Amino acid sequence: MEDDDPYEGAVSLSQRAMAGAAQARAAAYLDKLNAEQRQAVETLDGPVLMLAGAGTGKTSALTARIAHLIHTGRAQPNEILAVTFTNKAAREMKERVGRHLGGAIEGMPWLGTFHSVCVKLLRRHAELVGLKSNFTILDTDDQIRLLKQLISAANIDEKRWPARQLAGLIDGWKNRALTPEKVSGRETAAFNNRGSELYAAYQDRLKTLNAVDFGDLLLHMVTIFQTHADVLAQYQRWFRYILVDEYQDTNVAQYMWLRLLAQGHKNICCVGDDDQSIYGWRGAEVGNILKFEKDFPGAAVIRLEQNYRSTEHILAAASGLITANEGRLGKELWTEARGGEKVRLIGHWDGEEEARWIGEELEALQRGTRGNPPVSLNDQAILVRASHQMRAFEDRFLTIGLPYRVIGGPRFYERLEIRDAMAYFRLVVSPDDDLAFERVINTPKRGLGDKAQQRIQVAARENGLSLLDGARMLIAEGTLSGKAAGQLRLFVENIGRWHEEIVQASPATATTRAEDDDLLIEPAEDGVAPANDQSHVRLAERILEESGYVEMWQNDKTPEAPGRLENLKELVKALEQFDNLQGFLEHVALIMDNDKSETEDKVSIMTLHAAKGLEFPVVFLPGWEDGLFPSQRSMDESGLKGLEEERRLAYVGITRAEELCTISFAGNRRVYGQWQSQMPSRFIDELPVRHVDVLTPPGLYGGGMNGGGFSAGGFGGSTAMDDRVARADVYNSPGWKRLQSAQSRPVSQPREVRRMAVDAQGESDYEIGDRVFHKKFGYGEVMGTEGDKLIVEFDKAGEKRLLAGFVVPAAEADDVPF
DNA sequence: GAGTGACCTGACTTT
DNA sequence: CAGGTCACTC
Repeated sequence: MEDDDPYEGAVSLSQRAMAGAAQARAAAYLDKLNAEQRQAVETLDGPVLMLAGAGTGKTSALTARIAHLIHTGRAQPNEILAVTFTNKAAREMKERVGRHLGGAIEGMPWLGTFHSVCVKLLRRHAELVGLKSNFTILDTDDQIRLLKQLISAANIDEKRWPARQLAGLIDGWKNRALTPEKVSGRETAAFNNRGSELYAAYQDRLKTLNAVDFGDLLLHMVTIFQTHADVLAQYQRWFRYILVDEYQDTNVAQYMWLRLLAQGHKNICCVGDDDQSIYGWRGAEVGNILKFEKDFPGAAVIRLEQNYRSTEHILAAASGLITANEGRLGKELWTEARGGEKVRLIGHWDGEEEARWIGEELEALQRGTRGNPPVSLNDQAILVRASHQMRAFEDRFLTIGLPYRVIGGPRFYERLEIRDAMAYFRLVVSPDDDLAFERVINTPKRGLGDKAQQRIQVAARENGLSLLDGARMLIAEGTLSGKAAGQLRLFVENIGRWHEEIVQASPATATTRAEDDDLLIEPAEDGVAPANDQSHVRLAERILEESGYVEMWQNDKTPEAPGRLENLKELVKALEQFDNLQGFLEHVALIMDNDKSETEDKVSIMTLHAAKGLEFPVVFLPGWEDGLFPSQRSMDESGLKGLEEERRLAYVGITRAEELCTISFAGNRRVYGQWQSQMPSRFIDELPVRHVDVLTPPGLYGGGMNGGGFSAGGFGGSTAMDDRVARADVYNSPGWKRLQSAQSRPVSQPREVRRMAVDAQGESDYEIGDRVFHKKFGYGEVMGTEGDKLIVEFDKAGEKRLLAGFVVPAAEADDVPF
C-alpha cells in the first residue's frame, strides 16, 4: 500500500470555511439535549456505550456528537467513521449532522451502512483477497443459482439438500467471520457432511467470477485487517473517532471489524438498546452489547431513559412486557407525558374480520368520528410479524378504497423484470459476468436451450474463458446449428457493441477504480451525481429495446405485463440520477430499498422489523397469536432465545406508537390455505393490565355505526389479580364468548345471536366424553382439558387443542350454519 | 426447444 | 395458496 496517508489534504477549503460558520453558531445543537444526552455528546475521548431506550432521542445525541467532534476540531468530517445498519438511518444522520453544522457539510464519506463502507474499503484492497477492484456484488438470486450448480456438481440430491439451506449456512458462517478453513467441529458435518467443502468451493467460484456476496463484504475486510497489519494501522490512524448505531444488531464479523479498527485509540461510541435486538436470526449477537465494558475497560456507560415519544400507558405496557425477558442490561424508561389512551386489545373471529375492523378504525380515526381530532392516514401504521399477513389488509383496503402503502414489501429491485434488465446492464458493463450471461442468454427466448447453453459452458471452461467469450468461440467455429447460431451471434455482437460504447464514454470507470484516491471527496456520493451526460440512459433504453426484452413483455398477454413495462420505464428513469451505469449497479447492489417520496395520504403497512426506528401516532398490531407471533419457527429453532427475541419484537412494535396502540388477534386464520384455530399470543398475558383496555367486540351488539362502542369496554381489567392481562380474561369476558358463538352466524340475526350468546356461556364447561362440533373440524369427542383449552379428538381431523368457545355441543350442531 | 399440466413442497424477519 | 420442478407433448 501507499506509504503516505492517501487521505492527506482531502479536506476541502469549503469545509474549513463551513466549520468557521458553524463556530459562530455557538453549538446550538447542544441546547435541546437533556443532561444524559449532553454527557453522551461531550464525552468524546475513550470508549462510550450509550444505552438508549426506544424514543429517548438516540439519533439526536448521535448526530449532535458528530457535530460536536467536528465543531470542536477533534476530527475532520472525513476522519469520522460512523456506521449504521440501514441506508435510511445513514441518510437521516447525514442530513441531521448537516443541519447542526449549518447545511452543506459535504464530506462525511465514511458515514454509511456497514456494507457500503466495506465496499469502499474492499475496492481499494481487493487484490489482497484475490479479487479485482471492480468485483460484482451478487444478489441472493445469483447466490442461489451458483450454489445449485455446485450442489449438483457435487452429486448431491438437490431435493433433499436445497441450495437455500446451504446459503443460510454459509451466511451464518460469514456472519461469524468464519472462512471455510475455520469452520470446525460438528459444523463441518452440516449439509450432508459436505457443508464446509461446498463452502470452500463456493468461495473459489466467487473468486473466479470476481464476485462477492453480502457476507463477504465484511468477511474479506476482517481477513485483510487480520493479515495486513500495515493496512489496518493506516485506517486505525485515519478513523480517529468511530460511532456505531444499533450496536445490539452487530454480528461477530462486524464486531471484529469494529474492534480491530478501534484498538488503537479506542475512541469508539456504540449506541444501542438490548431490548430492541431483533436480528439474532441474521447473526446479530446481543452479547456484543452486553460485553462492551469488558472489551473496552473504563468505558463510560450512559443511559438515555427519558422517553419523548409515547404516552405513559403505551410506555408502561411495553416496559411491562419486556420485563419477562432475562439477561437484560436493564433500563427504566420514563416519560413526563401523562394521560392518553390505554393500549387497546381486541379479539376477532378471523383474519378477515380483523382486517375489516382495522379498516373501519382507520377511517374513523381519519375522520375524527371517534371523538378524536382527525388523524391523517400517514400518521397511522399497521405492523405485522410476517409479510404474508399484509395481504389480508391489502385485499380489504382495495375493497373499501382506503389508500395504503406497503413498506419493504416485494421490492422494486427484486422483481423479475428488473433483475433481468439489471443482468443485461451488468453483462454490458462487465462482459465476463457469467451469472448475468446465464440469466439473459435465453431471455427473451432465442432458441438457446439447455443443450446450447451446455456447449457454451463446456467451451468456456475448457478454454478458461468467460461464457460470453466461450459463445464467441463457438460462433467462430461454426458448430452450432443454423437458427441458434444466428441468434447467438446477434446477442454476442450486441453485447460487444454496447460494451464498446461504455468504454468509449468513460474509459477510466469502465476498467477499474483501484487507482482512485478520491474516495474521500466522493465525486459521486453513493454513485449519485448531478448527471451532465445522459448517454447512459439512452444506452440503457437501447439495450432493453434492441435485445428484444421490451418486445417480449409487449407480446406477453398476462395481466402483469403492462406493470412490468412500467417498471422498466421507471428503472430507466432512475438511471438519470447517476452519471453512469456502473454507479447505478453499485447503488442497486447495496441499496435495496425503494423509498419513493410519496406525498399522498396513505396508511403504512410493514413488518415489525421494517418499523424499527420509525414512529407513528397510531399503530395497529394485528395477529398476536401463538405460532404466528411469537412465531413457531423462532421458538422451534432457537427456543427460549427465540421467544425472547420475539418478545423484543413485540416491544419494538408497541414502542412505535405515540398516542394510540391497538393489539389484536383472531380466533381463526388461514394458514397454508387451510383454516386453523389460533391461540392468542402468550405476550398478551404479559401486558400489565392497568394499561390495557380490553374492547368489547364491535358492531354486533348495538354499538352502531359511529364506532361509539369501542371505548366502552375495559371489562378485562377488573378481574385480573396479578397485574397482567390473562388470556383467560379475554375468553371469560362476556364479550369474547358472545363473539365466539355469535360470529359463526350471520350478523344479521341479532335475536338469534343473543340467544346463542347466552347458550354459549352456559355450555362452556364440557366434560370428557362430550360430543362436540367445530365449524371446520366437524364432530369430535372431548378427551380432556389442558389449561384453558379442550383436547378434542375429531372424527376426521384428529386430535386438536382448542378453546371451548370454538365448539358447540354436538346436539346443537344443526344450528350452526356454514 | 418450448409449452403445458400435474405434483410437491414450503411458508418470517434482511444488509 | 404459490412457486418451482418434472414429465410429457407438440
